[in-house]
Amino acid sequence: MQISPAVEDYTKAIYALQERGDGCAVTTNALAERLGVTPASASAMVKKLAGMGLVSHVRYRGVQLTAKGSAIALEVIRHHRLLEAYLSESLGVPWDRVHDEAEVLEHVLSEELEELIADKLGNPTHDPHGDPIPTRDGLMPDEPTVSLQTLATGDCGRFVRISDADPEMLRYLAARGIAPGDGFEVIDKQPFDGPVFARFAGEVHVLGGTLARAMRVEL
Amino acid sequence: MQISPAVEDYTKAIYALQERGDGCAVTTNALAERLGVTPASASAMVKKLAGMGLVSHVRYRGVQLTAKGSAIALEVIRHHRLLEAYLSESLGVPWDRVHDEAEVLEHVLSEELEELIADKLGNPTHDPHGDPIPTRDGLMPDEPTVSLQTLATGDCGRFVRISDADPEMLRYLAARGIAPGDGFEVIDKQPFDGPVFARFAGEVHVLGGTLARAMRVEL
DNA sequence: ATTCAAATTTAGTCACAACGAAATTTGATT
DNA sequence: AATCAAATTTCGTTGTGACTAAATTTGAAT
Repeated sequence: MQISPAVEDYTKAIYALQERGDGCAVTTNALAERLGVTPASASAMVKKLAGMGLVSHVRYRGVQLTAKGSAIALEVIRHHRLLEAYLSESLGVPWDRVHDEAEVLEHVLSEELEELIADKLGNPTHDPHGDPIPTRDGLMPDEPTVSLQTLATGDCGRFVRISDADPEMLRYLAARGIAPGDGFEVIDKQPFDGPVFARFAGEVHVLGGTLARAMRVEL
Repeated sequence: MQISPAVEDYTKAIYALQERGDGCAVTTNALAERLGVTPASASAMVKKLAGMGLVSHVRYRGVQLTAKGSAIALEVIRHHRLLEAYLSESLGVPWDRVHDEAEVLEHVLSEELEELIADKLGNPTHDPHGDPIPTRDGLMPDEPTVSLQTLATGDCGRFVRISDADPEMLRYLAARGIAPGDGFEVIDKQPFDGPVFARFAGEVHVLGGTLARAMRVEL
C-alpha cells in the first residue's frame, strides 16, 4: 500500500477541511474544490483512501480521517511547515513564496532530511506564517485563536498566524512590516465587515474585511 | 510538451552513457539497464523523446541527444550536483547519502531555489564527489582525467573525482579520510587488475581493482 | 546465401489519477 | 407523498509509463 503524492494531498486536504469544519464529515465536493479536481475524481480517490484504511467513508455523506489517515496528514504537514521555516530562514526565500516551494518538496522530503532540517533550525514550533508545526511524534499543538475581524475598537492583542495560501495578503503585510508575533491595538472597527484600523508598532494600518478575517489573534 | 521526471531521467541517462561511450549512439538496451526498466519500456520512451525533439533516433541503432536534449540533461545534472553540494555543506548529509536524496530533489528544484542555493554556496564548480557542476548557462566544464588504475608504481597524482553511484566505495574512502582533491603517490601496482597501493597524506592504502578504476586522477 | 542469437521494436495489458457524461441518492419544498 | 435541485457516485475514456510476450531487424558465423 504505497502512499503517493496524490494520497498525501488528499489526506492533507481532508485534515484541513476537518479543522475548519464544525466537526462533521468532509464532503466530496468540498474536497474536490479545494484540490482543484472534479467531484468525480475526488469520489474515486475517496474510495481508494477508504480501501487503504485512511478514511472512513459513508456514501453520499462524506469522509473522516482515521487515526492512520491523521498520522499521514500530520506527517506531511510537518514536512510542509518545516520546509517553509527552513526555506525562509536558511535560504532567504520570501514569505509569500515558501508555500508553493514547500508544496512540492513536502512529498519528497526523506525522514533523514526532515531530522537534519529540524535540528538545524532548533526544532521550531511555528512556520513563518505562525502555523504550528506538528511534533516529531505526530501531535498537532492546539493553539486557540480568534479572527482579528471579531475584535472591537479598543481591543488589544497579538497577531500570531495567517494562512499561507494567499501570497497577495502576505505581500501586503510584508510591505507594511507586519509579521506573526506583533502586538497591536484596534483603533477603529467599522460594522458590516468593514475595515479594521489597527496600530502595529506605532503605525496605524487599514486591514480590509477579508484580510482581517484571515489574520488570527492569540487567545 | 511537458518535461516529466521520467523524461528528465532518460535524458540524463543518455547524457551519461554518451559520455562514457566512445562517441557512438546509445543503445536501447544500455539505457534500459541503466534505468532499471525493460528494453521494451526504454524503446517506447525513446520514441517519445524523439517526438519531442530531444534525441535523434535511428531504429535498431540507438539515440543521440539533440542540442535541446543536452540542455535538459545539463539542467538536471546541474540541479543534482548543486543539491549534492548543498546537502553536504549546509545540512551535513554524509557523503554516501547525498546522491539518493539529490536524485529525487533534482526533479522538483525550482529555478529560484537553484539560484539561491548556488549563491549561498558561492557558485561552486564541483560537487562533493568532484564532479563538475554545469554552469548557469548550460555548459559542462571539460576536465580530462584518467583512472587511478592506469598509473604505475612511482607515479604521483591528485585524486579529483569518483562516481557518486556506489555508496559502499564512498564509505570506504570516507573511513580512510580520502577525499577528492587529495594528492597521492603510487607505492606499488600489481598487474592483472590487482590492487593499487597508494600513499595519501603519509598513510598507505590498498585500493582494489574496481575502486582504483572508479577513482579519477587529474590530468 | 543461410542461419542464428542478440538487440530492438511492436502489440496488448495494467495501474494510476485525472476527465465528462449519465445515473443515483439526498434532503428540502411543495 | 411527490417533486426537484444539488450533491454524489458510476461508467467509460484519456494520458503516462511501466510490464510481458511476440514479432522483427541486425550482424556475425557458417
